[in-house]
This record gives sequence, structure tokens and C-alpha cells, in this order.
Amino acid sequence: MPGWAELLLRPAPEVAPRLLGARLTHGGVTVRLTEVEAYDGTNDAASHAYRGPTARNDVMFGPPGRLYVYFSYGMHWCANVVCGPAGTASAVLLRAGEVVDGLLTARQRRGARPDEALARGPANLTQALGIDRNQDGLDLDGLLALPEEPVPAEDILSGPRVGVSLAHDVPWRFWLRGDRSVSAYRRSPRAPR
DNA sequence: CTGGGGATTGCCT
DNA sequence: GGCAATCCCCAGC
Repeated sequence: MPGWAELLLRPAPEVAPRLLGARLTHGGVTVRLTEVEAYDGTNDAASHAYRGPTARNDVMFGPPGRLYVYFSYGMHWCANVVCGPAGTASAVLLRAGEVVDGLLTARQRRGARPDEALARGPANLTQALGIDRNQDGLDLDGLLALPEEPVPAEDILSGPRVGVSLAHDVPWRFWLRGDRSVSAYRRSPRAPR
């Protein structure tokens, strides 16, 4: 049984900050997660599961510990860790990470750019890891490892989610204070100012 | 560093 | 038919 089994039964807003510092391995690359967002199932107007099960969000309603991968803006893939018991549809969007293994592979996939930008942004992170539609529903047992030492609470910051015009009152984006791999796109383009 | 605009396709209304 | 949990490039300061 994976070490995260119990944690991932909790709803996404509880799980998300505790995934910071966790390591995710796929396609010969390992990232240390530095930025995540919670989407809280059918109660959350910004969640893909808000209107109930569809062909796209099917994996979200399944058991926790799987990857929910969706296609965005006609050209990008983004990945979530499904949490909450089967039948609920909570998920944590992986927004950024630091490449800690497989640097050469990640550079090949992403092209020449500063190392801290290789997995900065949800679609860049999946590209660095070689994740696309083929990994929708992937079981993360053996691929996801929680941090050995919990990240100190004072190193975790939170704020409104990125690119979401709804529910700006909930601070469900979490990131590691001062980490250079954290996405620069911190404001919603449609957010009222 | 900041802001604007285009690319491109699957999903839901 | 409209829009989307985005990224990259370019112009301007």
C-alpha cells in the first residue's frame, strides 16, 4: 500500500499543500512539486466535475491516487492527482515542479531554457515528464512519493487559483515560498481587479 | 519586467 | 458555436 493512500482519501483542499515537496516520476524524469491547486469535486464551480460525470472527467470520480489528465486550449496537457474516495471527484492540479532527476531528458523535451523553467506551469510540467492523454487514469503507486520530512507550514504560501474566473474567494493555490520554479502566471486574466 | 495577442481542438451548452 | 484549470513571442517601458 502506497504511503500516500490515507492522505489521498482527504478532499483536495487538504491534500494539496501536503503534496508540495513530493516527488513525481514519469518518463525518465523526476520533479519535486512546488506549486499545486485544489479542485473540490462537484461542490466547486471551477472544477471539471462540477456538472457531474462526463467522458472527460470520468477518472476524477474513480479511486484516489490516479492521474487525471485533460487537454487544454487546443494544445496542452495538464495533470491532476485524484483524491477523495471513489464516487467523489476531488483533484489536485500539478502546476509546477523542480526537475531533480532526468535533467537531460527534460531539457530535450522542453528545449533550451533555464532549468528552473523546465516544469514551470501545468502544461510545461506534463511535457517535461512526458505525460499526455495516454497517462489519463495512470495509477501513481510507485511513481508519487511524499516528502520524507513535512514541509514547514511557514514555507507554504497560498492564494487564488490561476486562470479561474470563478471562486476567487478560496485560496486553493499553494506554492513553496521563494521557489524559482513557481509559475509566474499568478493572476487570473479574467479576475476582476 | 509587464502586457497583449495568436495558436488550436475537444468538450459542453 | 463558444470557450477553455495555457504558453510563447514580441513590443514597449
